[in-house]
Order: sequence, then C-alpha cells, then structure tokens
Amino acid sequence: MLELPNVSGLVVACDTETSGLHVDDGARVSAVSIAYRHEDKLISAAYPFDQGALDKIGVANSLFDVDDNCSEEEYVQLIEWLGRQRLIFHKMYFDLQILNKGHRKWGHGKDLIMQTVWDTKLAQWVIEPLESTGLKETAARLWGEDEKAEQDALKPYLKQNGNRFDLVPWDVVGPYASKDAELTLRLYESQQEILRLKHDLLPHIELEIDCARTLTKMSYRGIGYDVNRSRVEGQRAVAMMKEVDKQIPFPPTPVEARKWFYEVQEAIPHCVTDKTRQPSVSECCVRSLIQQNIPGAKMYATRQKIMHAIGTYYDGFANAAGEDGRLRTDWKQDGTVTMRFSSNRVNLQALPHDFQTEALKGIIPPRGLFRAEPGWELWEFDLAQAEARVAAKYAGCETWIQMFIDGRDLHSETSVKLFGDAEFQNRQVAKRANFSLIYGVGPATFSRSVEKFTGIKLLDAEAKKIVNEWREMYPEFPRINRKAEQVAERRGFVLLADGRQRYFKPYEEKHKAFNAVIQGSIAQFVKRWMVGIDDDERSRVLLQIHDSLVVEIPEDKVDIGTKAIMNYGSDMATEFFGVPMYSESKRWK
DNA sequence: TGAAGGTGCAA
DNA sequence: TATTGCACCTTCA
Repeated sequence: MLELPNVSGLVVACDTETSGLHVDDGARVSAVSIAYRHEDKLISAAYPFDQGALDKIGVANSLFDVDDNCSEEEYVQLIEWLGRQRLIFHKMYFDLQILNKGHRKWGHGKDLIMQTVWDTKLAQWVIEPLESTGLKETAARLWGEDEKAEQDALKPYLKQNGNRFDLVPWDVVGPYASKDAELTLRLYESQQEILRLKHDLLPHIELEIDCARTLTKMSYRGIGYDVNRSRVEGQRAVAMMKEVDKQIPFPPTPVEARKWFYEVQEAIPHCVTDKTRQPSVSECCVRSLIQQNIPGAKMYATRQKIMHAIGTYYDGFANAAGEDGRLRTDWKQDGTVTMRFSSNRVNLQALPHDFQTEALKGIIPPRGLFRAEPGWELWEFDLAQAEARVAAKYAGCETWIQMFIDGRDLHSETSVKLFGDAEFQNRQVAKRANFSLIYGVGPATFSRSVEKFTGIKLLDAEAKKIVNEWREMYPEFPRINRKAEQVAERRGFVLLADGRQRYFKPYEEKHKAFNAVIQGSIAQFVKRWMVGIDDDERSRVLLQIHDSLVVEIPEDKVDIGTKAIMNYGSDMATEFFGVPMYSESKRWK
C-alpha cells in the first residue's frame, strides 16, 4: 500500500497525467502526483496507474520491461485519501474531470469538487492577466526554473508516441512526474503571499474558482444530444447537397466559384478577401451576385450552408458525443481578454438559430437535436438588451435610461427620431444603429452591419447621415468612447462593474476600451448568475452563452424554477448595474 | 502534412 | 477604427 500520512485536511497539490485531453476522446488517469507539507517537510510523490501501457503494446522488450504500475487497491487508497484533504490544482477543471472518470480499466471515478479549495492557474490569471498562466512558464518567470533537462529526456519518447505522456515508460517520466505537483504547491504558497498585499484580488479569484466548480459540473453532465438522429439528418443533408451540386454550373470549390463568378460571368465583386484581396465568395458577396442574376450564385450559397451544417453540426457533433450520447464542450475559462468563457472541441456557444438552416428544408435544425433528461425540460434564460442597458448606464445617457425605466421600445423610438416612423425596415436599421454605434463605429462598418443583418443596402451618404444624426441624438456615447480610450491609454486597464481590471497589452488598440467595459462587465455578471442558480436537484446549468444560460429543470418544478431564475437574474443584474435589467426565458425544444 | 486563409456560426 | 470567440474546409508550400 502507498505511504500516506493518516491525517485529514492537509493542503495537497495534485496533478494528473493522462492519456489524452478530453474524457470523451478517451482520456483517463495514467498517473497521479501529489505534494504537501507535513511536519515541516515538503513531501512529493508520483504514482503510475496506467503508464507505459504494456498491455497496449503487447510485448515486453526485455527482462526489465515490467509493469511498474501501482495496483487497483492503491488507486482506491489514494483517491479516498485525496477525498479527505484540501486540494489544489493547476487547472482543477481538467484534473477533476479526469478523476471523476477514473481509471481506464478499474473506473473508481470520484467527484472531488468540494474538496478543491484553490486553482493556481486561475489565481495566476487574475494576479498577472497579461502573462502566461502555464505552470512551467510561470515557474520559470518567478523562480528561474529550467525545464530543459526534462524536455530533453522526454522529447524522443513523446515524439515516438505522438505526444502521449501515458505511453512513455515510467522509469523515464517518473523522476519528473512529481515536479508539477511540487510547483503547484509552491505557486499556491507564493500566491498567498502576494494576496496578503493585494487582498482586493481575492474576491475575483474566488469567483473564478466558483465558476470552475460549476463548469466542471457542467462537463460532468454534458448535454443530451440525439446522436443517431443527427447522423440520419446529416445523411439527408448530404443527399440534398448532391442534388444542389447538380444545379451548379462549375465544380463547387471556392477557386472554381471565383473563376466562374468573376472571370466567366464577369460579375462585379461586392467585397474582397482579407489577406489576399481577391474577390470574395462569402455569403454577403454571393447575395450581391444573386441580385446581379449571376447563374449558379443561389445554388452555391445554398451548398455552402448545407456543407457547413453537415461538417460542424450533423457529423461534427455526432462524432464528438460521448458514449452516453451527451455532448461535452471543453470550457476555457481563463485567457480571454473579454473575461468571457469560450467553448472548445464542439463550440456550443455558436449553435445556429433555426433561420440559418432554412435552406435545409425538412431537415431537423441542430438546435432540435438536443434532448432533456427524461422528466426534465431544457430552458434558456437571457438578459434582455443587456449591452444597450449597461452601455446607457455607463455612458450616462438619461434618454435611454428613462426609456428603460418606462419600459418603452428603444429601437422604435430611435427609428422615429431618425426616419419619422417605426416601420419594419426603418426599425431594423435603427436597431443596428443602436447596437453598433454605442461603440463608436463608423459609417462603413455600420453600413456593412445593416446589410449583413437586414439585407438593406445603404448608400454611403445615407449611412453617413444616419451615423451623424444618431451621434447628435445620443452624444453621451461618442463621449464615453473617447473617455474610456483615454483611461485605457493612461492607466493600461479599464475597470469592470465588479472592480475587475481589464488590462490592455501595450500594442493593443485602445479605441475598443468602452466595448471592453460593457462586454467584460456583463461577462462578470453572468458568472455570478450562473454560479447562483446551479443546483443538482432543482436547476442544472448545462451551457453558458455569454449573456444567457441553458438550464435543465425538473418538469414538476418548471413554473417555480423558471420564475426563480428570472427574478434572481433580474434583481441581481439591476442591483449590479444600477439600471433596470430583466431576464427572459424560453423553452428549448 | 501542417499552416494559412477563407468562410460561417454565436454573443 | 465595433469587439470577441471557435470549427471546418480548401489551398498551397
């Protein structure tokens, strides 16, 4: 059995080595290392449990190629012992998921969320937001630790094994394996020292750690997805695409499309590509080709939509789903400049609205393939007009604030002021103006935004006129944009609603400072909302989509549950931002 | 075969 | 001077 002190409540830094990067791609524990202080000594140890994987390779090469992995009993002993300590990880989100899945052969998954008290990666991100938060990079920066010996020793093995740490023999990695747990413990201790002086950072770290707990639970859960149906609908989409291709008078690739549209048909390019400045065949450009009655344009646009849906959703999601038929995104919590989370592996923060897949007639749209747990329902909660309300507050725009207090319609009123009425199209343009001009955009970008979202083409003079009139109507926004830019320039950061600092890199453009305040403040709020409503019995948060939350609620508690979540969000947001905020809900089905 | 570019999705 | 984020496909070195 392993030699572990028979005590509880020790601060233990823990690190896992694994066979991959995501549980649904088969990642499991291959080794566990720990570091702690006991009786004034720093003790560290590393235990292999599935290292070298002799049974995978199948053949022992020499008398010394023995299986030096620890036993199943020792695995259980270690996990139970960890369950009695106070744990620290450098990215708890990852290790907790791995430990919750357990060993490749033995299982013994254990949820250690409540035992986890600190995350050195999250803390490091809050303390030094512009530096790398990698463990080795941070150690090198703080203490001049050099990892060269380790790199040199492991490189040939990793190269041979496709970067699989778990396939490197234990006699090679073993000596280095406990290093990360040791570094994590030392980093924790140094962070505690720093926070004694910068104690105002602690609440921000605690919020991030709370979020990590919820994000970890969200990843344990995943979200129900109808994998079989996804494949069936995907096949129907493929058949549909083949039919479409028959009607396209050129091989349906971007290069051939470009040739056909702009050389053979001599169409007028609507816009050019970013880097190479070629005539573009993107959706907005093809829309202009359709208006020019260029043959093949309509069908090419349809093809692009269908192909994107197949690759990203119907096939992509089906391939990424876990064995339990649930989709698990890989949440990235730190590192975004916006303070937002991001969704990786499968991007569940960019699910198409049904109107995007209207070209796929008779095929179930991607959102229709998500499934609630039997006895539960899926609901989405969002903050209505969050950016406009928060921006009005920080710009000090009384006109807007009063509208929100009175419950009047912002876009209609802007439309009336700009165009004399709130007819559908005018209101749409006014809405785009309100969305984009609060951040100080110019006529060109405004015009593009209007065209993208409404299909309405404005003449340059018209766009310029609207922008100028809008700025005169709501002068608080141009002013606050200039002010925010100056603050960012002078201090190197702007403050968000909760006091979190959003730093700018030296070379970073500062004109986006006001945008950063609004986006960042909303992100910080939604973190609190998410953490506050997450509960395994009454309302499980499954997704966070920047200003909205997708939540699973028991059928018999839907009425109280949805009301409670909305009231909680509305009240907390109104208090948080000091302007009337409210949340809306709609069922996902 | 990997990087870069283009495209499309979300907020 | 809108901003930010991610995945898939094609092209090209």
